[in-house]
Amino acid sequence: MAYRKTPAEIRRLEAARERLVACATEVVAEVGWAQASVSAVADAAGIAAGSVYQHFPSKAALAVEVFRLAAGREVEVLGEVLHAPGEPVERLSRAVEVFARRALENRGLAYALLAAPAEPAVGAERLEFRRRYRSLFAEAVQEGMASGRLPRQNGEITAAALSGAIGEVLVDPLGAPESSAVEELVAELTAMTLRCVGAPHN
Amino acid sequence: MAYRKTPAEIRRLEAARERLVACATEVVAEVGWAQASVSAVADAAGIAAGSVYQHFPSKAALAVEVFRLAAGREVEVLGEVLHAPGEPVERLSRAVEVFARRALENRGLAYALLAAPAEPAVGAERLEFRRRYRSLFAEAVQEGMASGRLPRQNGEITAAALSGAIGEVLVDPLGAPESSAVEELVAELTAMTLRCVGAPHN
DNA sequence: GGAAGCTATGAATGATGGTTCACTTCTTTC
DNA sequence: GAAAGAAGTGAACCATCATTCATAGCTTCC
Repeated sequence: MAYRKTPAEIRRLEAARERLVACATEVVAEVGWAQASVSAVADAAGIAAGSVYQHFPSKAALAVEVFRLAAGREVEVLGEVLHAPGEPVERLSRAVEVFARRALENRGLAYALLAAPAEPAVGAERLEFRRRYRSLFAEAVQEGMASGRLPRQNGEITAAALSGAIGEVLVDPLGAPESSAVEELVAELTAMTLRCVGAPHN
Repeated sequence: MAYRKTPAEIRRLEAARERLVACATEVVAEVGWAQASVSAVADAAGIAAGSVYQHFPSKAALAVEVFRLAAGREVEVLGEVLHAPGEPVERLSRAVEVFARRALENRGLAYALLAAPAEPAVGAERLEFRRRYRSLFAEAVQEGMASGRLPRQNGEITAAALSGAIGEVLVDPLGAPESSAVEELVAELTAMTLRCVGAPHN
């Protein structure tokens, strides 16, 4: 025996991997999936193209990790807001607001997560995360119906509509980076959300 | 002078071109943009790969034409329904119903038009057509507001939300081809639409 | 110091798929 | 029927990247 990974070495490797993922995320946010070639990402991380394969078996695997991490953060935030105490309708409204603000804060990434053309593996992941968004929304809508504050409806469909609606509304401003109107956008989006779920017009 | 295209020949060429577009549309509807290679499309049309370039300068140009024709039909239908006489809200509801039924009727194509990953040129075209859907919806929402039947709102945003919502709701059933529940889906979708624009709960 | 075993490199490799082009086939005109 | 010119062919070409691999450089441990 003449070599064993020392803890420090292991940490170094993990850090390198994390750094790679972080840089890849930035590249994707800036230029989109299509332009984020292995060498572009490697360059951004300051390593050789071949070294990417020390950490990931394929480009697709790296892309999926990038997506999972970034999208996972959003799901988590959304979940926290939606599971906070309070009225379901109020929580929904807050969730949409938070989601929108975060997306507008980091437009490039939001676009990559929501809509940008991507390789099939990422596309599949996107479907999965949409399902999660939808479940979270659906839960809140169910609660609202259960407590009689929302009219009878198919919660799953409303939830799907809601996530589609939010995505579409955000994606367009996402393209054109002028947004002094963030506040108005957020206000309209939450208002639309409330109408969409059938909350009583204040 | 020893050769001039005879009218019949011109017609033959146009027909060949149309046939190519039609076959390409079918291929795209069946296997998606990514799998619709030039040779696959040429095979489907019964011509050689090289012959595609007699009619189009590039694959992208053909893809754009396929998209434009198919999406154009939908915009036209939507426009007709939305511009028909009657209450704006009623027209909106009818439009969503017609749109949904047509999409569910031809799922593959609808998915290709709405959501399937595509090359950048097609993506740009998709944005353009979304804008058109949105304008059509926005018009109806404006009218509804003008006649006092819909609450004050930003019609453009509502319209964007509406098209995003409809797309999202349709795309999932579009993936899984089991739909005995078309009727329920359509009913829920129109109900959601009415809530979304703020139509008075019947 | 040096052997063993790992990580890092980046040029070479390979697969994919759009595009070209020398050639064949068909149409027109005389 | 033959010349002129267009359309049609499909194998070869080429560009783009993801991936590999022989090599170099480090770390560990005795």
